[in-house]
Amino acid sequence: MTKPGTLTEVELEIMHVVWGLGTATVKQVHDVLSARRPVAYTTVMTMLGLLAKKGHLKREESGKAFVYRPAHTKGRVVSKMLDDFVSRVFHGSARPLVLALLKDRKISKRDLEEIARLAEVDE
Amino acid sequence: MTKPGTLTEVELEIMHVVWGLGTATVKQVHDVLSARRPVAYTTVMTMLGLLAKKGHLKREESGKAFVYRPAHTKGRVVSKMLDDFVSRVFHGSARPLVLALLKDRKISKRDLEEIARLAEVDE
DNA sequence: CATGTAGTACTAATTTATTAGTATGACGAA
DNA sequence: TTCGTCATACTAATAAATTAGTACTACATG
Repeated sequence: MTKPGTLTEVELEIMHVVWGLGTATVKQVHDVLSARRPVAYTTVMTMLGLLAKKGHLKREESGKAFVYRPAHTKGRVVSKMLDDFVSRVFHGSARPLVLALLKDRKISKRDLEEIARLAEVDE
Repeated sequence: MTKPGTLTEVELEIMHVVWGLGTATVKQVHDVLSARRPVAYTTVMTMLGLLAKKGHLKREESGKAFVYRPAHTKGRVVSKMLDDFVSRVFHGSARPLVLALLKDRKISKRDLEEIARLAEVDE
């Protein structure tokens, strides 16, 4: 198991699918995933079970199959991962990160201005 | 081995040390690292060797011991990791990332404005 | 010269992550 | 009722990442 809160690559991939669907069965997730790359049904099952065990998904019995739903919002999990990333890669400072995004043209001056404008409200 | 370009947690930790020192021997890295947490000398050696094999470090013989130096700048590697992170976690869009930073108070409106101002030059 | 320190190469143990197999059951349709 | 599909639990194989041991050499110094 990983340290709580952070998701590994495949775990995250699957969480994104479940967040997208809102609620999902193994079959549904498998359908989405196998459209992208070959993956066994049981592999998906294992991962969903693991994510449930780790507390990232809640599972409810519904008819024959289990239905999984996210235990936390995408925003919350993504925030946590971002936080983690900023401390690991940028020693905790977000500024150089944003500077890097700008430098690499991942974001524009205008985007930044626009985002800054959104901050007005709660300052 | 990991996919080229991206560094695992421990690899990154060690790269940060080497970037900090500019150039480093196993002993130097071990000294820095073991001040933080217990780690065997040979573990550090293995990691430096691995990073050299992966192309992240260049090693030169200098007297008795090897001297390692980064093969790429921190900026370049960090950019690559950021790029990777943005695609894995944010499906490639940097905007929601910056929004999340703002929301979580990792960065302020003023920071953003200031960074946007820096972009003037090359627009 | 014996001993400790610093170094290497090579190997291996351990842990974590990923992928998937096997055995089994329920159920609808031919 | 038999076959295929969808489902589960349990188990296991494989791969990737992390940590460290063992054996050995060179060298300074008491």
